[in-house]
Amino acid sequence: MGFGETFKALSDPVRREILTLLKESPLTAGEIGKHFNLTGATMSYHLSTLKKADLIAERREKNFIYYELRVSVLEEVMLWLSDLKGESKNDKTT
Amino acid sequence: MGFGETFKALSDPVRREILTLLKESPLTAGEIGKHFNLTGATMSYHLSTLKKADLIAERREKNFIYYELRVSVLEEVMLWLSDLKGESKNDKTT
DNA sequence: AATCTATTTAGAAAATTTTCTAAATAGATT
DNA sequence: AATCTATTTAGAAAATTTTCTAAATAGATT
Repeated sequence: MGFGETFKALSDPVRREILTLLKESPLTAGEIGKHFNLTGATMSYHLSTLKKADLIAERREKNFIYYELRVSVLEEVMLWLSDLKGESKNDKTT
Repeated sequence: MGFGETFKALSDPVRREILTLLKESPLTAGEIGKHFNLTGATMSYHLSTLKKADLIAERREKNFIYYELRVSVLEEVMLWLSDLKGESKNDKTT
């Protein structure tokens, strides 16, 4: 909660790429890791960062942990950005 | 150019607050600085970070430098986020 | 031209983030 | 129950970011 956490999560290229991968379909931590030249521990760190920011959700199944994209926070961020752009479109004050 | 730079710029609370201030109207570096408990040098660093990310523009006038919000990059970011949310609204593939 | 005023640049210290290796956990398979 | 497989946690090193002080720049005023 809080835009700081969200923007910080989005500010790393690895994490943005993870989100892009998850856009297609949920993947396990291992499958996500294959796309990067990083250790499992590092991947785990990035996944937990994204999870803390509520940008992904996890689902445990068998031996695996599936991660999937969560879009609700993206919407909140878009609202924040939209508000910053402000009065440009629905200008009620003019 | 590049979302990394933009999200990184947006990930700092001081810089988000600067953008919120500039939403109302352009301000000089000094006026912006008054809102924070930071040295001028630090403010300058944040302003240059925002400028590199193209989130603000500067205009020199008399002894002052006015900074103002630039919204075009915000729109690009919103498009990126919107794309990530993806196929939810205009779902042509289903 | 000397000085003042607003702001930036340089360089260093402190704080935070990213990465790694090694070990731990925990469920699945034998 | 022993072992294997997928993933995380702990702790340290390296990289990056944020902040500061001191000095520099550059236009405005005297």
